[in-house]
Parts: sequence; structure tokens; C-alpha cells
Amino acid sequence: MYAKVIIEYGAKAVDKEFTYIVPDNLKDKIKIGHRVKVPFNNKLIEGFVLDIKDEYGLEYELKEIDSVCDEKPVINNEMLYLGTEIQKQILCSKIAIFQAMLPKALKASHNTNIGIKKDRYIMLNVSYEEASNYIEKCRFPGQVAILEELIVKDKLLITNLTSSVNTLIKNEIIRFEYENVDRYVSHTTGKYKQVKLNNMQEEVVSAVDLNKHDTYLLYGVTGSGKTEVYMELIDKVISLGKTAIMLVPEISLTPQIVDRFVTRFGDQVAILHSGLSDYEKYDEYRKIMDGKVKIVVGARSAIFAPLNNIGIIVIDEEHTATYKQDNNPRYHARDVAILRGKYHDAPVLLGSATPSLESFARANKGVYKMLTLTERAGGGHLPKVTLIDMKNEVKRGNFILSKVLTDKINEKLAKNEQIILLLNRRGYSSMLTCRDCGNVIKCPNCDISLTYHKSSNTNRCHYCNYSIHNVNKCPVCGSNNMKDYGLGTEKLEEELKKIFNARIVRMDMDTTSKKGMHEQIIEDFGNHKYDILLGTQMIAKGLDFPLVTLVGVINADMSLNVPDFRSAEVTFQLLSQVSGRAGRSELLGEVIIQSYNPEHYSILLAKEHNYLKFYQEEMKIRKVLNYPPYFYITLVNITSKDYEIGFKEANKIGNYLKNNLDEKTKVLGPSMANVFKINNVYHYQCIIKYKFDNKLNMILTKIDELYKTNNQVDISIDVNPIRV
DNA sequence: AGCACGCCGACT
DNA sequence: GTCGGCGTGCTC
Repeated sequence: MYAKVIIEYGAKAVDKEFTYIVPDNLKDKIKIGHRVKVPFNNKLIEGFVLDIKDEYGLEYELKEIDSVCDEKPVINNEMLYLGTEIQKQILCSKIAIFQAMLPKALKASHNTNIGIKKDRYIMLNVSYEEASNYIEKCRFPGQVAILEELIVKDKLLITNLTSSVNTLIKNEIIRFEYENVDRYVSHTTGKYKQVKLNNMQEEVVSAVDLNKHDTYLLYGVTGSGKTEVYMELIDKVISLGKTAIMLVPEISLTPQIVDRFVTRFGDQVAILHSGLSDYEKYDEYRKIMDGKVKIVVGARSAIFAPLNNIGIIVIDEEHTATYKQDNNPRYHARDVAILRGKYHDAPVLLGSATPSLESFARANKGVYKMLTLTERAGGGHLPKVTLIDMKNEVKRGNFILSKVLTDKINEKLAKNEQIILLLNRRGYSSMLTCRDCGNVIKCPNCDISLTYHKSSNTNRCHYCNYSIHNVNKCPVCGSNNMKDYGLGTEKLEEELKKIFNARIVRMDMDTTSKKGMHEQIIEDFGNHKYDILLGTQMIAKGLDFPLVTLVGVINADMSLNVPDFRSAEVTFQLLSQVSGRAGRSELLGEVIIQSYNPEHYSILLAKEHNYLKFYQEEMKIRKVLNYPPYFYITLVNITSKDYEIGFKEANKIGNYLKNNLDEKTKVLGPSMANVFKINNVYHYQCIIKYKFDNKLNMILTKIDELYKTNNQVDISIDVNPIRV
């Protein structure tokens, strides 16, 4: 009996199946999908069994599988199917896609001995009498304390070894006991107030056929009650004896949405998010594997949750970029959802107030089924949006806050209402320049200017995390005349504190890096411990605070100036999302958008809450420029530490693509990527645009194979990239 | 990624 | 004559 095993070795060149002999003692223990330890290159490493065969043409001597890591396979049949399918589509490494499906505790690892972590306890190894005798003779208080506790409790959790424990073990007074960690966190059902769905919501719910696969796009304005629709559908699915996956962007995995699911569905829900420790994630995962829960709520990777008998998959805020993983394996949760939907013959529901152009176009064509919610559920009104042309404000000396926004903030503060301010750049200022010679302080490793962070008094690179202490002197000409340009959240916070007598809290990557801070800030703001919440785009999604009546966007152009074909779409979505934070209760909401390009269609149409018009405008541009949804895009990234070698190989690849792909396929480049140098690695790219090209996958696979063993250049392929 | 094998320069 | 430089290639 032989097993095909893929291994975790951290090298592209060995990303293939290796054959091992299944020794007799493991024959009835090993199944496809098991995690195993195998000898490889004189080491024991872990891998996954992908196939088992009785015969194998013996070309050379094979080695034996060393051992099986877990009782049950960690990859089930469906996962095996998903993994192979996705791997082929996105051309990632074979092992990576399986690793991505599993919680850390179950991933294959190249450090042996990881396996499943067990809790370590100590127990008495002797009778109570003997223990008491030992205590009397013992003159070490540490040991006495442990024994006394053990007499009462009979078992103690040991996280780190103390000398007392060691001595007691040595004297065989106590012994270790290892137990599988089994601390399922129980989500207790709260008092769920059944919300009566309005007619539009009812219509949407009944339009979804739960008995067969179809992909639906639910286009519903902010506050139209999409979440209630999701929950109602999931409730129905559960009563049919099936299960459900609910995906949300990581950032809205706040207590807010989690609470709603937990209060309604209680113990039937498992929640997977990055705030959990590895053990906690594993616990939630096991609940799913063991069939103890019926609903999984989570971010991107929760799409792989090993539920059986799935009855519906919901993706909220489907346009969100976080559903696409931006490193290997670059899968899109939406694509996986549809694969799984087909596998289980279950509907997939994509929901958004600002659907991605791709999804909306598909719904228009009838590939997806279109469902709409055009009104706010609670009867609340969409907020009134005012555009401020910052070009005029600057002339009056208002560089950060316009007169109108300042007045409005004061007005709301006086009424004891809350304010959200969006500024999509963290740090203090965006760059530091010498006024005498014009030198910009740049990262030595990347083609990017350093961002000044006042709190730590450092200039940091947001790409490679390089940081230097604040520069007072120009390193080129020695002048002391340094000036910072641009505005970040730190500086805005400082400015706000100067102007307003208010309680202000900032939420960005710098203030939320500590675990739990994100939730804390949201909770505190929700409890009105603060008047103003300012932050980067992480404040734009999913938050629901009834007291927020004003949303200000400090610089709406920030995402517009990104050189990417989606920048208008992203800007429109961001402005619409953040506007939707205002006026979610009976209080009327207002939005003020400051911009240097207030005449840009993405900003104008966001002001008018006119998604359909935006869609039409943007589609025209995409059509002319051959961008998605009219054309597919695949990116071939060529990276090298050597400028010349990178250039040479990128050209070779560019030519190969041009000569071998379909005539109608357009190959652009190779060109230098937007940020050419990152961490001293040069980034070249070829952009492939196509409608249909049945050679593409094969050609890309070939290139990928060819460069697997090249250690001077690295190839990575990004099918349907988020950014170009 | 590691690690062994392999073919050419400066040393006890 | 040998130690060792890291280029090339293999790992079931």
C-alpha cells in the first residue's frame, strides 16, 4: 500500500506529491486526508495524504510513512475537491491551499512535534495520606502549596514548570496528565427580539430557492435590513436540518454583528475571527468538525469551514477587497462559495449596498439572480450629503477642516450627538521634505516615502516596516529646514483636540494593534464614552451607532489618487459605506465630504446615493479601457533581488506570453510594478487581459513549473487581482 | 529551503 | 598534496 503525500517544506521546488510506503501497522489507520509525519531529506516533516494506492511502479526505493498525526483525517472529501479545483484555477502551490483551509493547530508543519496541543495537568501520584506525610516533612512552601491544592482539587493546570513542580515530579509525588483541550466556549442565547420583516424583506426571503444552487446578488441600500434577511434565511435553512456559512469582512466581525447572531442562534453558532487565539480558533473549528454547530460566522477563511449539508452561504459586503487573499494562495472567498454552493446544491447570497461591478454586471446579465432592497428598514432616511471643495478652503487658510465641517461638529457636540470622521491614512504626515534641497525622506529598502509617526517619533515605511528616529536634519544637504506634508490620523487627532472640547478616540492600525482594542474602542464609542471617533477605513463598515448624526470625510481624494483601475469604484464604495454610518435611527444624519476633486463622478454620485448611475458611468470606462468586468485580468509578478536579472527574465516571460497566448488576448508589459522596489526586491509585472483564452491556464502552469527551481527570480500569478 | 556533491584557488 | 569556496541539483 502506497500513499501520495504533499509536504510542508517551505520550498516551491518540492511542492508536488511524493510517494511513501504505508507500513503494515498503519494500514488501517491511514485514510486520504490524514496528516502524517514522513521522512524527507533526512528530516521528519509533516504532510497530507492526498491519495492511497495498492500498486506503484517501483522506480526507486521508497521510504515509509513514519506516523499519523491525528485520529481522523483533517481534510475531508469536499475539501480535497475544493483544494484541487482552486489550486488549478489560481495556480497556487499545492500545499498552500490546504494549509489555508485549516486552523493553525491542524496545519502541516515542518517543526515536528507540534501536533495538537494538549493541556498539561498535575495530579497526585500517591495516596492522600502519603501526600500529607510529605507535606509535614517538606520545608519548601512552594511544594506544600501545590500539594495542599491538589488534595482539594485533585488536578491542576500547569502552564509553565516551576522548580517545585519539578521536584515533586522527581520524587514521584505527583505526575503529569495530558488532556485534549476541551473548552468549548458556550454562546448563550440572549433575549432575541424577533424583528418583523417588512414586505420588501419578505419578498427577498421568499425569492431565494433554498433547494437548489443559484447565486443571488442582494443589492440593498445601507440600513435596508440586509442582516435580518440573512438571519431569516439561515433560520429557514436550519429548520430544514441543514447548515449555513455567513461571511463578513474581518472588520465588521465586531461584537455588533456577532451579538446579533449569538442572541438569535446561541449555541448553534461558531465564530471564527482573527481576535481568537490559535487554541480558541481550534476549539471553534472542532465544534464545526464534530457537527456541534450549524452556523459558521467568520471572515474570508471561514468559507472553508468543514460543515456538512450546507443549505446556504451568505457573503455580506460582497464587494469588499478582504474576501480576496492578497498572498499565496490568492483565492477569492466568493469563488470558493460558489464552488461549495454547487457541491451542496445550495444557494449563495451576495449582499451589498455597493456591489462590485463584476457582481452587478453578472446579475444584470442573469448569471446571478438580482434581489433588491431600495428603502431603509426602520423608515430612516439616507443622510444628506454636502460636498466641500477644499481648493476654496485652502485659500481661506483651512487646510484640514473646512468652515462648514467645524461648525457642524460644534453643533452636534452641543446637542450631545456623536460624530465619525474618516481619514484614510494612518500616521502623522505622509512625508518629510527638505525645504532647501527638495529631498524627500524615503525608505532605503522600498520605493516609498516614509510616514512620520509622532507618538513614537519615528519615520516608518508602511511596506517593510523600516523605521528611523525623527529626522531634524536633511541627510542630503544638512539643512534644518524640514517640513512635513500630508495629513494622517495622528495629526488630525492632535488638531481636533486643539479645536474642540470633546472626548476623541482614534481607530487605526496603530491604535488597534493590541488584541481586543478594536472591540474596546467600538464598545466605548457605542456607550458614548467618546463624542468623536476618527479613523481609517476600518471605521467605515458595518458599524451601527444610533447617536451618530454626522459623518465627515476629511480627504475623499485619497483613494481616488491610487493608480489602479478600481480607484473610482473603491472611492465610491468607501464614501457610500461611511455615509451609511450616519442617521441610522430616527435622528437625521448628515455627511460632509471634503475633497479637492468634488466634481469627480465617484464623489458626486456618492453624494447623491446613486449607485446605478455610478455603475453605468464606470462601466463605460471599463469597456473603453478593456478592464473587468468586460475583460478578465491575470497578473504575472516577477520579482528578483537583482535589477538586471529581474528585467531579463521578465522580458523573457513577457515575450513567451505574447507568442503563445490567444491572438485576442492582450499582454501588457513587462513593466515595473507601482511600487517597484519593496524590501530590496524589484517587482516587475505582466498584465494579461482576456475574455476567453483556453491556453492561458496551461501556459501559466508551464511558466510556473519552469521557474520553480529558479532561485534568482520568483514568479507569482494572481488571477483576477484586486489591485493592478 | 537545506544539504550533499563537485570542481578550482591559497595554505599547513 | 589538502581545506574550503559556494554553484548545481536533489529531496519519495
